[in-house]
Amino acid sequence: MPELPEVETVRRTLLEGGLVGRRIRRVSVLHPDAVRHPSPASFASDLEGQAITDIGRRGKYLLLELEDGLLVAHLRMTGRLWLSEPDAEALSHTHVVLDLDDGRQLRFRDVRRFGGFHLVSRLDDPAAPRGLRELGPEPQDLTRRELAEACLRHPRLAVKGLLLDQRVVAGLGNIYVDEALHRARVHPLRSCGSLGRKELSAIARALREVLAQALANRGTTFLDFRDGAGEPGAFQEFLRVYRREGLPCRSCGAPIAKSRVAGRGTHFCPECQKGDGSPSSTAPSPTTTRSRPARISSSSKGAR
DNA sequence: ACATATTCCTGGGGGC
DNA sequence: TGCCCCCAGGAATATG
Repeated sequence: MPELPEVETVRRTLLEGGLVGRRIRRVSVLHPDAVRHPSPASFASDLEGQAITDIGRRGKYLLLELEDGLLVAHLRMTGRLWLSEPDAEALSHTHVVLDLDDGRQLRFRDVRRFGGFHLVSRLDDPAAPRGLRELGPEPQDLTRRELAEACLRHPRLAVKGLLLDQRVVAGLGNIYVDEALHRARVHPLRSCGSLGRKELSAIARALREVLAQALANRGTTFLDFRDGAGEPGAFQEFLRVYRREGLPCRSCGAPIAKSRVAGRGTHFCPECQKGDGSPSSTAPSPTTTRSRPARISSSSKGAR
């Protein structure tokens, strides 16, 4: 599932593949759901004839800059965007194909059809996805202070839920939140209000480190992720907790646990990430809140 | 206003 | 072998 390192890898491989400077000759919308704005017909006619002038990224959004406008792509869970030879096999679930002026094609495929395109005039176009306009800072730019302020706004939220909120910090998903919290030795259920300065610093640092390592390995591929050249990533080999339930922690050997936090499957080491609410060794703020378990799944009503 | 649940979607895996 | 059900989850939307 493409998160920041995967989307950035797609961006870089599309750049390396020479997408910038190419002109779009023809647009085929094979499944209208993939085009979120404007209508598929306008999408095609507005795109045709335009050159791609640059490729950017914000959070998990890929930004194809055009001579006149901006093509915003989001891959969500299973989306793929890659440069293809025109005679390459037509994979099922291919929803959009852009024919380029060098004979190649930019293809978009998405089995689950969660992903798609917005064609807008610019980043702050009201027609751009709201999520893009409300995006928080990139993880590389996230300071401890910003994290602390977000914690102040959501003191009772589990820290995992905070990090998944794209308005707080952009580009994180389930894999890298679990990985970063393990590196920071913070339990995913810890309430934001209970986190001390050192823990917030550790989280911000762990985010930078794990994302840099994932990017160096061209992202994580379990099944679906492929880069802009159709190649899988390799970071799955280096994951410490994600999808490692029952396997030994790479730090201490204890079996990795799995539970559900903020509605997501959540992996952590019960030894390295102690305390689902209580201040552990490092918390410098001595008193304040007594350990509060910050239970997330308190379905008080008849849910289910 | 806030936090959580539901919804979208399909392939894969477990159970039988 | 095949069917059924559940699960994966980003982010918009609904609900409490």
